[in-house]
Amino acid sequence: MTRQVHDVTADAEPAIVDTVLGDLAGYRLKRAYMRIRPAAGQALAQDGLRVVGFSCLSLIVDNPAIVQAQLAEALQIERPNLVLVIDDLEQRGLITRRKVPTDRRRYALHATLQGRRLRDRAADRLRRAEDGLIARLAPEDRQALQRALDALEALQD
Amino acid sequence: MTRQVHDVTADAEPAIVDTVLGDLAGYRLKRAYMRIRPAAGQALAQDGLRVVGFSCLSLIVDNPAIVQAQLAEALQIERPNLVLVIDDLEQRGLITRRKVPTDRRRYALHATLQGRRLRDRAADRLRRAEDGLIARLAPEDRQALQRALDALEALQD
DNA sequence: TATTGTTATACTCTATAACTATA
DNA sequence: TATAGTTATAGAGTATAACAATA
Repeated sequence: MTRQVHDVTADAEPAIVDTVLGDLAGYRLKRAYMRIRPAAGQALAQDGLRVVGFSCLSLIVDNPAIVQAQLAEALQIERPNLVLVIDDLEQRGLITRRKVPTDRRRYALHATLQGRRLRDRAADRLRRAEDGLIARLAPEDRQALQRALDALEALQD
Repeated sequence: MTRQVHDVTADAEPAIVDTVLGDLAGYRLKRAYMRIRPAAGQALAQDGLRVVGFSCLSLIVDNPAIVQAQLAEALQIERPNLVLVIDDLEQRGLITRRKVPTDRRRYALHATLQGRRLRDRAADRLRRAEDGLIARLAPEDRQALQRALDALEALQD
């Protein structure tokens, strides 16, 4: 009566039952992000960047004279946690800090030519790394992903 | 000629320009997850649980006699990092550890009645917390989200 | 020899209080 | 009195090496 011996799944890992987690959007979003994140990290590591450093550099390139408080708010990073990241970018000659004459508490951040070039190169690598995953989705699924992300971004608060 | 004085946006925060990050699926997925995660954490904290503890408890309820190595693999947590989580659940009377007679290296994990009840209560709270955000999406956007998450999950490797 | 659970440890990420210099 | 950048620090979260017990 038992199928144990002849069951082809006898040696396979027993499938895990999940009646709750798989229905939670938060859990599923985290899993999806965790699948993409390592590829992004590896791509950026080739240029000696981590995700947070690249994000800062990219916004500094796009917003000359941005100050750290604005950067922190845009990236949802606490100001103290930004300091070492900015220090590193500056020491590597990718950005400069210039005291703002009209408010000497602030430093205007500017990307150097080298910083702009590195941003572009790293962004290309990132897009290629993502495409390695996203391009494997069916076109309708890619559309659905873009639509869902747009909608989540548009939520107030 | 300048519009500075009469410009209604003169005092508003200058909009941040972003030519790169907003087009990266990884960055957008992270932002979406970071928007949901605090609500989930708050919901679970009402029952004295953190996300990882709830995830473990939920899979133990769904898979009686699961062992820690299986749990770690299912949740993509390193085994050492599971130990204190399991200790806590056991000390609170939510699960029990029973030595497996046929392989005494392993402990079979079982949820207690109290553990099953807490899982159900916490799962309800989590769903309500998520609905506070997800329900604000248009039905088509919710569908797109489910479709995108399904597709990302189905990707091999 | 390999695996399970465990210990110890380290490294990253994130969060908060408090200082300084400026406003 | 308030704000920008900074310092110090603490807490999560995550990762690896190595051990004892068992297979």
